[in-house]
Amino acid sequence: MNQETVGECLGEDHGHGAASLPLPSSEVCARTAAIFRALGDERRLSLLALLAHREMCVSELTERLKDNLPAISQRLKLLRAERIVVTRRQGKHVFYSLADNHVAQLIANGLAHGCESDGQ
Amino acid sequence: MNQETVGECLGEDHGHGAASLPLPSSEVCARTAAIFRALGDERRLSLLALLAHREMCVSELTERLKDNLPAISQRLKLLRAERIVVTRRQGKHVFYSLADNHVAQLIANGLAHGCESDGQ
DNA sequence: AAAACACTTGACGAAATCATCAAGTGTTCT
DNA sequence: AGAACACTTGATGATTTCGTCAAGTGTTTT
Repeated sequence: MNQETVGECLGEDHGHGAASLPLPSSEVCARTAAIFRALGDERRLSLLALLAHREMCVSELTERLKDNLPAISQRLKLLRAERIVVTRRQGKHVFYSLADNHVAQLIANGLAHGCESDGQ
Repeated sequence: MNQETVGECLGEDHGHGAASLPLPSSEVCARTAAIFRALGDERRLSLLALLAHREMCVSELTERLKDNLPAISQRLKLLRAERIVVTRRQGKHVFYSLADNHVAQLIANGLAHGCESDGQ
């Protein structure tokens, strides 16, 4: 992403009167907050950390995370509703993967920060 | 024909010899999720979008967001607890700013994604 | 010292979120 | 067609989170 895009999202004032600091539209804030909220759960994040490696079906995720399948499926449902993951059916299996590399980037950055600020 | 699919998905021994993919430690996941959770609220995010411009005291934030002061203060308290913002007292005023560039980057990236995926 | 200003905090009810489980759907195998 | 597999969904109760307001703290002004 380039700096201009970020600036527009922050609502930077490209004009010349400096008094008001514009906010992103409330739609953008709401959408962004919804994404962050979806990422803001330890178990969903573990799920996403696995999917950051490669696509996986629900059974494999269930087994790797040692949890029960409906629980995993519910979390995936929420992530799908927020368009953070996408699905692909192949035979009996449903494969999940991260929706795009922007999402992947967001998760990677978050985890990197989580690493650094851990234990402080 | 279909054995192949199952084999690729779960491995032939169905989890007793599957290669382990690295997961972040649960501490890192928990810390990261806590950060995302803190960012995952529209009003807190508006607050942070303003602080992305420059540091501000509570009164100014309150005025710009047209909300009541205790409400703003409570949100800032949560953000401070997660070390997403830091404070600096100057006379009667308490100035808030983003804790570091990494946090700023995270917010900017999130908003950029929120921009792109908005309205879809 | 007292008043005024700029916040911060504690507490409590309201609202949103989450895990769990039974029941349902879609696909493949026999 | 029926059974088995791989999920998905709806409902419900428990937990967590949030907004609100009264009361408290720290700083400056008078």
